[in-house]
Amino acid sequence: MSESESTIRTYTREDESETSRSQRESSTVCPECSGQLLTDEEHGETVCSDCGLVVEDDAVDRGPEWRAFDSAERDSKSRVGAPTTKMMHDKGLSTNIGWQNKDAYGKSLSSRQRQQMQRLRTWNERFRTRDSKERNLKQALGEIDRMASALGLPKTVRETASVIYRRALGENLLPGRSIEGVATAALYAAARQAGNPRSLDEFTAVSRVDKMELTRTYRYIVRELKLEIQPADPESYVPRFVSRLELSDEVEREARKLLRGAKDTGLTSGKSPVGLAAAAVYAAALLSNEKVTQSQVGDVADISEVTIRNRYKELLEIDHTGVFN
DNA sequence: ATGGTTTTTACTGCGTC
DNA sequence: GACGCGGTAAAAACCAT
Repeated sequence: MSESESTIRTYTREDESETSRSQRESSTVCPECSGQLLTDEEHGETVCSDCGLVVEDDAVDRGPEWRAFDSAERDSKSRVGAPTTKMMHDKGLSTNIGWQNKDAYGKSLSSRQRQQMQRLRTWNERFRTRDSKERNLKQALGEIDRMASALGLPKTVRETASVIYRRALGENLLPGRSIEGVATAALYAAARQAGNPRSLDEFTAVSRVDKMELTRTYRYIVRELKLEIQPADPESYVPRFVSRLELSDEVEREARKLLRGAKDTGLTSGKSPVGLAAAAVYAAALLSNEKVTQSQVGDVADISEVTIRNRYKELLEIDHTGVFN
């Protein structure tokens, strides 16, 4: 219910701290007006400081993080280990202690030795399961990072996602679920919690899990971890749609206004936030005399034209009959 | 599992360029 | 004739019970 975000966003936040990023060839100049580009960490956007153009840069660097200038150097820097097997959770890299109390020659062990072996087993098991969680976490965090950068989600979201994942891991929610699935669900939850949501479709585009598993896993961890996540605010989708359709700030403002009006009237409940946002953008473009087709909007929002039609009709009705803005 | 609600799919007619 | 838009009916998806 916080309606406090009444001011139009200004993209002027300076953020020079990102020096560790590999800047191999990223252009830092706006393609429109050749102004300086800035990284808006909070909203996960790269934005021009002059004209406000949002440049969505989905590029992910998949190359090695080191550089080599000759083959000798490449050999010394490349890190490749012994072949591993995927059959074991730890890829066969850990110690195994047999259960039989025999030594290497098949002779039975003395009781003193047996006790000793038992203790070793216990401790080995403890370390190994801790290791497996560590590996699990490492892999999941890698996935979270990969998806977050593909979706242009800011660092803060990745951090909350990893916190959520750690909690899921800690509460043993993983068995029976894929790492990838839980990682995706955690990131989805984090994005929504941060008020920077991406639609399920956007997630399934970059995740290896399908929509059904994602929603199922998401519901599960939300319930088990008692996460409190309010329905996504339609307004949070507006900037990205506007940007992708190359519409003006004027349209963005208008769309937000329409959505607020709709929210006051209460007729937004039960409707998909993405659909509302898409319809608002379309209606706003209409009001501002900027041309977009319903199918274009539907495309970037992953929403059918019919839904846009229905929603935007309602939105405009409210605008006429409702209170003056 | 079921029923109610919302969204999508598919199809149609109309006007315009 | 292709395109954008509006409408409709039926199917599908979603959600709470």
